[in-house]
Amino acid sequence: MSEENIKLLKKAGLKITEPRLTILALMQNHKNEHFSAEDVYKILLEQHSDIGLATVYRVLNQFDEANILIRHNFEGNKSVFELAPTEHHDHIICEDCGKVFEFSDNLIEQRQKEISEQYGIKLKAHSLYLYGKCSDIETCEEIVKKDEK
Amino acid sequence: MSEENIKLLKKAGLKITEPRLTILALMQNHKNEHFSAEDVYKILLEQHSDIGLATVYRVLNQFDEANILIRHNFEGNKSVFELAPTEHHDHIICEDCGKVFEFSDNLIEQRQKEISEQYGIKLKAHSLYLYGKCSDIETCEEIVKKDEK
DNA sequence: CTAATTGCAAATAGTTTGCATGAGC
DNA sequence: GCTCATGCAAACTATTTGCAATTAG
Repeated sequence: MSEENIKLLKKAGLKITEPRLTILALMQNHKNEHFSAEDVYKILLEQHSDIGLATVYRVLNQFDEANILIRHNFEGNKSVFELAPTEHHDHIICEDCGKVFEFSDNLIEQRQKEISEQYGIKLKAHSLYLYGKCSDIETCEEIVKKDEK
Repeated sequence: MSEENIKLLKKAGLKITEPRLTILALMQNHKNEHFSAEDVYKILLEQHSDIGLATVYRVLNQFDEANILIRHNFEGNKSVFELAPTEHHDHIICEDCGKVFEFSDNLIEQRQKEISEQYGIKLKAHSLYLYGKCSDIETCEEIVKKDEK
């Protein structure tokens, strides 16, 4: 596992350092979660790591550049990162509690291709975000509570 | 025209003030453009307006709340706003020539609603961008030329 | 050994807020 | 007249950067 990660970093032209390996492993252990730099920093603190916040930012940016992570800008003012998925997926975000679901829908994917062709464009990529509000207010609030503790 | 805008503000429960009317008109005069708060402030400065930056932020936020404007978070760290389009549409962008087509597809819209429901979220909005390359190279280049002149 | 990396603190960018003054209704 | 709105400066949040010390290759 760690061998794999060392290869990954080398391929990205990055030196093998403890902060980079630690943060990479952290993101891999939270595959479908979205973490801000601050989130990552807090987890590191809990693990009694002495990696500084500035390094977290630097490493996350490098990983984004290297396509190891994907950066999202869901909520206005801060970026969140997730491990780059091997399979493409889109996102549904609750505007109230910030909960994020991931989904992938063949029907939509297919239709996108058709539409692109109609406009004479060969589709290369897309970004789709659905924004809404949890219908179940209890679930919605539960998650807010989780965030606060 | 200004009558219309006064109605718009009243409907949003906002008092009719000069900063709000000015900023509203400004956004209407730049229908498909995306402005950050700073952009708006700079334009106001050029017009020798004495509206403060804090007011620009407050007004843009109020207009966003009132659905007069739409807020986007394309680029990581700042929000940009555009006049809310009367009809929803999505975008196809050619990565080579920058040409943008607007489209709206009922099948995709419908499917998005279904997916959201599956995840227990009431869909409020979405953003969909298709990125690709013009299949017809001539068209693609023509437009580049057009843009450059 | 040399250049890249790190931690810390200071700097910056974008945005929000407290407060006294001024304007809408 | 009473409340809401504004301008200014100060506060805040997310992020970046300068620099000296440290480490990977």
